Amino acid sequence: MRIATFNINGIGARLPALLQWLEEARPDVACLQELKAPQEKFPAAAIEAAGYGVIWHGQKSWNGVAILARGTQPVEVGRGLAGDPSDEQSRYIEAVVGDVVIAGLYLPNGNPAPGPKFDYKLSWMERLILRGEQLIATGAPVVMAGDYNVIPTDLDVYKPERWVDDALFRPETREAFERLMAQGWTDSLRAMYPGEKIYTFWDYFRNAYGRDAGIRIDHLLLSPSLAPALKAAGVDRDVRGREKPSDHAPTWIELDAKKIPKVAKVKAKEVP
DNA sequence: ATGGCTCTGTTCCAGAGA
Repeated sequence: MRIATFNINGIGARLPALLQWLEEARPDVACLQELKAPQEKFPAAAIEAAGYGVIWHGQKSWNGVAILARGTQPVEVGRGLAGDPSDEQSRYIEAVVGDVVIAGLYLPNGNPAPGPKFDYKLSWMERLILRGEQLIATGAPVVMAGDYNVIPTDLDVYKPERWVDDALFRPETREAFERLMAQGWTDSLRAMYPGEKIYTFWDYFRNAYGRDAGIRIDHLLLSPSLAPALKAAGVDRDVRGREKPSDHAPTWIELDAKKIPKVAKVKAKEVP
């Protein structure tokens, strides 16, 4: 089972790029971020024609998240994070696909920091940490995937010293991410490639992609019950080098279907 | 330290992204 996350940076401008990548990579599940499209302008018909069931949470101009599932309809669990009824930004959506719970997220950027946007980022992370705890407590196999806007370590950025004051790399941001990880999540790409330089984002400026001046901010976190199923992981870097690309590249994992726990079985065991 | 690039809205620029 192949699960991917891709910050598409505007699904209107990049639908052809998305469809081409879907056809080539054929992920079973794809989490999309930064749709930048209102709910009614999401190109559901084109995505369904490509063979994918889809749920999405749009918003005018900004943000927006979706979950695509090849050959099946994702069963929505919910959208938005609890804890702030005044939050109207579309950044979180959750669904069940097959035996796996998929949480798709677009964590706030938070720049400039300090400031209200950074405060919003940190409070959003606290709400995500609460949801993470709940998800792990269910014992279900969960993938929490998306654009985290978090550079976890020095290894994940081409020039750490230039990012120390950035909201993606500030100590408060990394500390909150570490507390999330401490719940028991596995950082898939880092688990598969310890010590290696892997980037998922290259900005549009100064030929960042050509110079490989990137950062790793798109993550697929696995719950403890799912971590043993991790078989492979990667970044479709070449997508970033195409015409009119997103500034992110698709990032993916491959799970061994035989090692994905069946929640129903777990429950059956609990009942004598 | 700044600016560099790309997109959206209803545009002849401003704001956001990271």
